Amino acid sequence: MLTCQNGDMAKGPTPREVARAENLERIKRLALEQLAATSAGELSLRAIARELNIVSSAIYRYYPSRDELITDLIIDAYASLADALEVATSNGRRGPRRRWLDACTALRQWAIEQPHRFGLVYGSAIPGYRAPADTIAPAGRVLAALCAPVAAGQAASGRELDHWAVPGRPLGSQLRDVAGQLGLVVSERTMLGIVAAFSSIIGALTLELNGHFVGGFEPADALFRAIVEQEADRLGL
Amino acid sequence: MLTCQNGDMAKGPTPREVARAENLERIKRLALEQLAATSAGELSLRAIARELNIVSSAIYRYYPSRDELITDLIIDAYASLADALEVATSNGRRGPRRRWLDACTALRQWAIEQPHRFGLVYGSAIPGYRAPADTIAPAGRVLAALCAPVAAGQAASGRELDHWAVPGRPLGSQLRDVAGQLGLVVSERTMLGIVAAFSSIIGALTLELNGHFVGGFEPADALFRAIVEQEADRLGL
DNA sequence: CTCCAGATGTGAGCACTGCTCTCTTTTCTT
DNA sequence: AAGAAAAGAGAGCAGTGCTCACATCTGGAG
Repeated sequence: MLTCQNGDMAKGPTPREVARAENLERIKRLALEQLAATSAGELSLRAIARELNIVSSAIYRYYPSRDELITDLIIDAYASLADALEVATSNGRRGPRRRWLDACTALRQWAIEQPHRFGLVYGSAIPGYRAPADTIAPAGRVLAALCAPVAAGQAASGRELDHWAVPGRPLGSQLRDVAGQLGLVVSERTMLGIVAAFSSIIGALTLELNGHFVGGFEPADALFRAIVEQEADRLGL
Repeated sequence: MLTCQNGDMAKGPTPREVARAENLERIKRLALEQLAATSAGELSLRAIARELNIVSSAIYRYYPSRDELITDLIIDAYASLADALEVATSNGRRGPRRRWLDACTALRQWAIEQPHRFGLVYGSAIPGYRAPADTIAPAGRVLAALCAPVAAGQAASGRELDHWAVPGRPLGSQLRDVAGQLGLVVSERTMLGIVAAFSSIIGALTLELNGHFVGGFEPADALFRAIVEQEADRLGL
């Protein structure tokens, strides 16, 4: 009857558990380094095992398949991004518009610093891989963090986004659902504005990081800034 | 001194040249089928050779490497998309706004019908692959096709997009350069609006096709429509 | 027509991958 | 101390991209 699954008298993790956790962390770190180095989805479990001075088959004691590793990396990436955004928007002394700009800037900075992670999350970077359900919760945190300044701005001003048409039949309830899932109290029109702004920013970063701006924009700082400012206007910030 | 490289008295392509062209086409077709089937970048030259009843090494007579094949697929995809957009916007009897909506609808339809191709072009879909310079010309055709209705609308109304700030130092010249490369005569502010709208749409499709809308939006028809309408407004159409 | 160069196809092989076995060693619990 | 569970070792399977030496076919020059 499994006495000590950390049940009674919590005696802390055993050395073995510690070692395992450390190895899991090490594996993920090496995997990220590998993705960053090859700048693409050439993730080799055997190479990780090699760097870990471990025989190749031993890595399957930690991850049953390559996809499981990738899933973990994706979840971590969402969390990392959400953290960055929450930090960026946490400065309560700044106004909603400024916090929105801060959030967008932080998002771009995060993406530029680790494009492989951005690709992991917002690109179809990995062959044959389809994100499982475990990733939708952390994905929500990102959107929620981005919403915070907008919701605050809305609550403060009380104005409505009158240039957005009020959403019709299917869209309205979808927007209400999503807002509900994220725990936000905003109007459907505001929610629509947020999703549109998010799409716009993800699109701009996608194009920039995948090299669609080379030869034209690039550096795309000014372009991104202009887009973000425009989105702020459109969100009534 | 190479008499007949189709120089004088054009005797048409030799049977061998015809066979080669057919094989190239066959290879690309099989490659696309494979990408569509696996829904990801698991493109195997050996598998293609197998389906072609050809020994695996023989495929290197046609493409020196996997990346070369992918590059060809990307170029074809750009061309296919540009064709679709040009057809969609070619109805001169329709007004600029309607043509813009048509173009966006066509873009989404193209992307949904062949998500692997969209991923090829606007995602970082292939491990270790970086698009070479050969792809930037066909990429321009896509943007140009999307621009056409906007430029027409601008020319017709003569109004300026006064809600866009006039672009500053680096951005202004970048915008002018890009407009020049695409052969468009539009103001910097209009060009900025077009690029922003393009980003927005690519972002929305990226999110939709990569499954970021599942559980919330989806079907995303209404959401996409709302975004596109809003972009039309913002473009003064 | 013959003949020969160049294009095309063959088959073996290298180094790599993800993943599955069986077996041994280590570690923790009882 | 003993037994169970976890972790590692090592061989192996089927697959990959790609190279090379060799054989075959084809088209145009003489």
